[in-house]
Amino acid sequence: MDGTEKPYHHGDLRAALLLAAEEELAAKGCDRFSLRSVAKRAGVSHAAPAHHFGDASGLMSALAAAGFRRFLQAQKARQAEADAAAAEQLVQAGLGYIDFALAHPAQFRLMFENLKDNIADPDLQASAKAAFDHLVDTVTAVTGGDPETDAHARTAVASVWAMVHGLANLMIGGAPRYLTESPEAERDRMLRQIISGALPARNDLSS
Amino acid sequence: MDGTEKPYHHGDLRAALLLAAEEELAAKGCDRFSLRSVAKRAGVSHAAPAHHFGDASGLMSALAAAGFRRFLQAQKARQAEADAAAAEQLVQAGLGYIDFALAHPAQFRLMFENLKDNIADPDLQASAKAAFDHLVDTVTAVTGGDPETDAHARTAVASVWAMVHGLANLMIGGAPRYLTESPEAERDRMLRQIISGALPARNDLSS
DNA sequence: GCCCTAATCTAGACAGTGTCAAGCTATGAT
DNA sequence: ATCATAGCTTGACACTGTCTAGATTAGGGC
Repeated sequence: MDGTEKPYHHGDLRAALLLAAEEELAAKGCDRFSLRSVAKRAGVSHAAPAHHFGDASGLMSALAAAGFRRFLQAQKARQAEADAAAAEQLVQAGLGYIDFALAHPAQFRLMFENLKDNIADPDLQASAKAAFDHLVDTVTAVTGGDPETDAHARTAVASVWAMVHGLANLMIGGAPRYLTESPEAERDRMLRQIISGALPARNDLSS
Repeated sequence: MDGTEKPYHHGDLRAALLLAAEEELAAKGCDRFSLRSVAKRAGVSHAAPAHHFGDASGLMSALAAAGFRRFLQAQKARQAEADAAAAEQLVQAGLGYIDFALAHPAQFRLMFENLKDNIADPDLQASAKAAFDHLVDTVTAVTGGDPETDAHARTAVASVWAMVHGLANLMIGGAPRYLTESPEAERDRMLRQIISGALPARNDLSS
């Protein structure tokens, strides 16, 4: 009766579980992630998550969906405090893309790896599409053209996306010491140069 | 006594386990991979793998090491049956890079994700370094310069690697339908254009 | 007010997992 | 021929995700 005893009903367990799951993911990584451990973090029984997320992959989907929203935020945050020129906005979006991957590597991986299986979740589908659409818009603001109909615009989107996604993956994968071991100033300069160079020249199409 | 009874000692269980593990990985993916299931595939008891690979991550390391060797082979295979010009060789190596990722997506992921943890395995370290060195050589054959000392060469390596790695990851991740849903002819043309456009122009450095 | 349906959470059980310890079997050197 | 050693099996343990049944509470209709 001291008032600190926890009630039978949590109140907002769904949000608490998502938070706990995020911690678990960051702490143990994607493979050693444990549903029971998440429940323990949230202070509930091991079967509690099932009621809110169905099964483990349901929780993963929700985590990935939340990830895509913050992912988009990270890009917009960089863009907001930069020059409004379309080319610069594109570079900043790319840097935000990488920011998120470095800050939440496990969640980043989760978002793109299990995307195929969990595409059933409409919330995940929507938040992933929002992030993708933003990328398309940012690219076409520079190149012009509609990716649906224009092959050059389509190539430009694929090119920029692949470059930024590759940089992000390599930097969290630990493969290239060129990128991670350089002093920060040179690293950023290199990233900016690489990203801005990813757009294919218009006349390349004729080849 | 019909001669088909299996002997107590397998003969070359290590190789058989690696083969079984490869099948398991391709069939169930990286997350649902089971050590006991691998042992069952090879027709041995569940504790047999431990004697050859220590624990599960030891088997993973060996699988990743074997993957890097075939990964390098895939690149060289493309290069062997193409024009010898340095730029063309680079494009072909990139296409081989992607070939491997598409043919063995789970193994490809395994190779780059758990690379940091399992870097202790000297065999894995060596085979990964061999693949990386080949990439560096192929790039510098076009750009010239030594990545260790020349910033431009370093940027070129990072740029091409990130682009090809990003393409491979996106194509097996299912994210961009631009790349996977295009007709094969256009897809290849797009890939060639994107990869060959990844090299930064020399004068970009001055900016 | 009160009751009752539905939502929320717990507790227990089950098969399956990785890893460890102990024992059985074959091999090769002496 | 013997014996240490490598190769493999068996059994156990703690842990995992998921299913079931039951306990607890919230909220709406009377």
